[in-house]
Amino acid sequence: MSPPFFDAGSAVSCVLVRTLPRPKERSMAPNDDPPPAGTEIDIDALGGMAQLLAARLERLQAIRAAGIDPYPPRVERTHMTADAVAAFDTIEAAGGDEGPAGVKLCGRLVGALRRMGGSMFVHLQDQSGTVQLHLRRDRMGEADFGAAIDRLDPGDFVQADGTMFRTRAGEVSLAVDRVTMLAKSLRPLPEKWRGLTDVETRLRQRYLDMLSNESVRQRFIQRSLIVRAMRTFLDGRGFLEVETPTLQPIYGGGAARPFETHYHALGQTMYLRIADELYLKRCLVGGLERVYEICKDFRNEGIDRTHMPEFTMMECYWAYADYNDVMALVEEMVAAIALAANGTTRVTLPDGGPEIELAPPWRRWTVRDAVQDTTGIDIAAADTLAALRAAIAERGLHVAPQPTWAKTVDELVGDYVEPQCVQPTFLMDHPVALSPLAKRKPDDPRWAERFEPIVAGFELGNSFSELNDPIEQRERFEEMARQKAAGDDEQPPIDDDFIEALAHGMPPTGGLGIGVDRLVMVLTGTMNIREVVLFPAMRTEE
RNA sequence: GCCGACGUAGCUCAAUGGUAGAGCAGGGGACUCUUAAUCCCUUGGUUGUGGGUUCGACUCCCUCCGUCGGUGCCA
Repeated sequence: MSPPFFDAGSAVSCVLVRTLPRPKERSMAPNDDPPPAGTEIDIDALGGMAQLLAARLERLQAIRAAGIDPYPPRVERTHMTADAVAAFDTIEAAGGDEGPAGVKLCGRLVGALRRMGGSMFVHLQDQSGTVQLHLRRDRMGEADFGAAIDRLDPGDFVQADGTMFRTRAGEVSLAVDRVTMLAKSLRPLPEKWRGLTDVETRLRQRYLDMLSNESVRQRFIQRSLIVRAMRTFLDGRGFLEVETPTLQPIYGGGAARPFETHYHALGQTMYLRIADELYLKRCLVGGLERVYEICKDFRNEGIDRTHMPEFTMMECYWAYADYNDVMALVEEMVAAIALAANGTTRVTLPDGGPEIELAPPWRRWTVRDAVQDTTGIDIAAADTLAALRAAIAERGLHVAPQPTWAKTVDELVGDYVEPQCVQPTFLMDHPVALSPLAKRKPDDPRWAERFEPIVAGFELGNSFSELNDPIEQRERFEEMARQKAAGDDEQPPIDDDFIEALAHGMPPTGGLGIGVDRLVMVLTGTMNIREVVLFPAMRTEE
């Protein structure tokens, strides 16, 4: 780290001087005490980060000394870089070789300042892309050109005014008449060629990752397009976006350990939501027929390639629909989002991964068939824990021992079925014991009307024909409470208030939860969830 | 939680027990079509932290911190 007095601010009050030739000894040893205002700091005697900062501070002071505000409040911009290039292309196609004139671009200087005597090339980056700037002494005039050369650093935000043209090397560029400093950058940017690769720095300082790695910035733009397309799709289907509490007195709607916090005004412990399900269903009781919410859920559990304790969930509830309707909705929604965000329903996974086709229809595979197909076990026949364990042993399968038949089925699904679901699949009709909020199938009460959309081997979400029988719901909750008492600390407490809501009557409803981060992973071909989250949680550095 | 790897200049990386280096960035100079510009000169280090072994530690050992990978957990 740099000496503290160079952490922008205090050093500005010091006088930067140069004393070439340099003295042998360092005149400013690193020191915790900032120097008093007016202290002379010999730039040529500094090393490391302090040297890099001092060089930029010196230029900042030169700008101020010339009476120019290095952080002006207003700018003028006529074009994004991409639009300026397009405008030139149009003129060129019509036979012109220059223009438009009067272009004013705003953005950050990136890459090297390539100076050759009386001219300089440098690229300016804005959100739409980059354009090369060409500064020439004979075009700008001695004074302005000299000032630009003396004051600019890579990383500075500037406004560049001029005329578009094509260089002899063939690059569409801006012949600059004037450069205005918009925001002086005081710290060096990551290396221009290889960019920033250190994973820890990329995550802790994502802004550096985004500004130096184009594909990262594009991925987060893509994420925004995906979420917007999801809203557009749901809005178009008549769903109403609502907001439910993040801080809840009783967490529910899933099986997970919650984050706890204290709500001072109410003087009680609250939990960060693990799902919004139970509140959204209350909305249906209240007469809203199609609702959705896109929000952060929090589950106090492990982090890996597909799990983040703080993640984004889309849940929607559709009155008078069932899980078959919701399956159709998911197929159409994901394909529509892919088209809107990517322009295609095909996605190629990285590292030689498969190409995935997201267009409907998706495979429908019952849990019973899936387990039968992948392991040869018929879970409808092996319908007790002992029988299922025997069938597993008989086939020599290695499955982590589970306390119940249902959890053993779940284990089989995770180990043998999900890896087979690379192309989009609706894994459906789960054991009722794994689905406490789902309706039973009318023709076979062992299974629930539930499905999980699975793509690239991992769950994108979860859906069911929502259980709206308050008496059965209470029984299911009580069964969960027994499991909790038996040591399953992921089971939520009974939510009596929710049961009371159901008891007033909730229409038949199809419900859905989609892990937005995972959908973004699939649609951007990203195999690690932290790469689709802007600022993933990191342990505080000491 | 467990196992393994990693942490060196602003960035990307070398240096396997014997004086911590390179490229880029930075500083000075030359250069009016470059784009990893080029050429000459050049500054820059508490090797993550704390301890230990040794005549001598970036290197070997231990502690701690952080990150990654695997694994466990995660409707």
